[in-house]
Amino acid sequence: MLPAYYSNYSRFLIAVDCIILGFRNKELHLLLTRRPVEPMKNEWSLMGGFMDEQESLNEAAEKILFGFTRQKNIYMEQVGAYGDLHRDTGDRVVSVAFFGLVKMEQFDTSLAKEYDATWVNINELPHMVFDHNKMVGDALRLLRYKVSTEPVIFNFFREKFTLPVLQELYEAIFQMPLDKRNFRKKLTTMDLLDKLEAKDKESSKRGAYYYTFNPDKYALFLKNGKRFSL
Amino acid sequence: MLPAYYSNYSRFLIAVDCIILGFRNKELHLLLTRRPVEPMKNEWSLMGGFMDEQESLNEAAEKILFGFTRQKNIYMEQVGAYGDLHRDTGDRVVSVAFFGLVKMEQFDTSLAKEYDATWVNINELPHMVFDHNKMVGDALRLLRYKVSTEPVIFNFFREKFTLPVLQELYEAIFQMPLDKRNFRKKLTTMDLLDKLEAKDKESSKRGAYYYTFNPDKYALFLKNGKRFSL
DNA sequence: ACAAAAGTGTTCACACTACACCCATGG
DNA sequence: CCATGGGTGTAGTGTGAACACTTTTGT
Repeated sequence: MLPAYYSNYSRFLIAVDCIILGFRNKELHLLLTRRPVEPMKNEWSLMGGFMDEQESLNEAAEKILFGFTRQKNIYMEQVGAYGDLHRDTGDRVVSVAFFGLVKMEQFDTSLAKEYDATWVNINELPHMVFDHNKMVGDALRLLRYKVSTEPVIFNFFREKFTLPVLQELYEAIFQMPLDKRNFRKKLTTMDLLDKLEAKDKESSKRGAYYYTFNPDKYALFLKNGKRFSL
Repeated sequence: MLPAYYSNYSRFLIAVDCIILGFRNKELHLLLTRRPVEPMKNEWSLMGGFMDEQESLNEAAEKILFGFTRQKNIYMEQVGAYGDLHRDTGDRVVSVAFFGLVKMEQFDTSLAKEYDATWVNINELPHMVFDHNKMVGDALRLLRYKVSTEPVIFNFFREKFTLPVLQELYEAIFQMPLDKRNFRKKLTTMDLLDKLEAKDKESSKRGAYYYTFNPDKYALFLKNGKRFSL
């Protein structure tokens, strides 16, 4: 028994496109696929799909991310809606873009074959279908903004992490080298991390201390009127 | 002759909701209306409408803005898409929010009666239908970000403006007083404005010089690796 | 012992903040 | 002549940037 008011208007296909960024070895990569259908069949494309009646936009995005990477509870953020008239040359489609950041290690290579998916270095992006290049540009800008104004980067590391790797991730996101001492000074003066006794001995002989993000400290930090910035 | 691929998926109503901010007398206001239909009939609501087959998202937003304020070529920005399952209690609707900033002086009061529209002070916002309060919060955050990192505020003044009024607009947007000398120093050191000979004699006896934003200076500014910040 | 990555302080330049008085004009 | 808003400079403080050496340990 829906109000009649709604029934006079057009309805649209809504796609969700996911900008899945992967990090490994100091490098950022983007997960791309070959578009499986016409038009533009076999051209490079983001991971996408159509929204379903029974799911919210966020749920649709999580569904797609999980389908391709088998990762859940990943930090994702909406980039925006793309609604130009002829952006999809196949039919009128409004697309909502999301981005997420995952560990490339956990990307199953058997999935890669199934979906014809490939990690492409963020500096060597090819031409993609429709307005997908614009979406990626918008997503990177948003990621840089978010990461430098909110402590969202710690969501990437499920728990503990080392400062050298944290710095490498920042450097990959901003595509610029950072000074080690300045980087660490900022973090220590904000005082949001807990230093663990354990060390990561895999990437160096000496070993780097593990840290964890402390949400309680962050709550206090905010209550004191301070604002995260990196 | 559309590809069959598209035909298997659900289609949705897409609404566009406009956060129309108005500035006058050092105060920011939001244009609100009484929702004309069930459900939630007569509750406070943003200016909204459904997207049409023949228009892009941006065009739909401009259409709504123009309909209510008779102003065109206004700086507008997309806030984002809102797609929770039951956000609109009448039917499944995905809504895309936009905001724009206009001069309240140019809002025709006859339109106000026709649409039951009212300017409400930004500090005294009522409860609105659905997720409209969230949209407004998101829009204000975005406005503050945009205005402090890009020279978009000059779009508000169609041409010339005085520094006192510019400062008042900033203060209204950020809801905080700014130091007059520091504010002007920042502007003069960036060197993006041209000082005109004419003065605005309406708001004071002495009169304030008019300025204009100079896009060429801004292009140079960017080429020198500088970044706008206020 | 040496290679390879982890960790640690200080200085300098610049940007941001706070702050008070004179100016021009209309009434 | 006075009330009202417009316009101007400086000193102090804090933040961001540049920079090099020692430590640890596995091989």
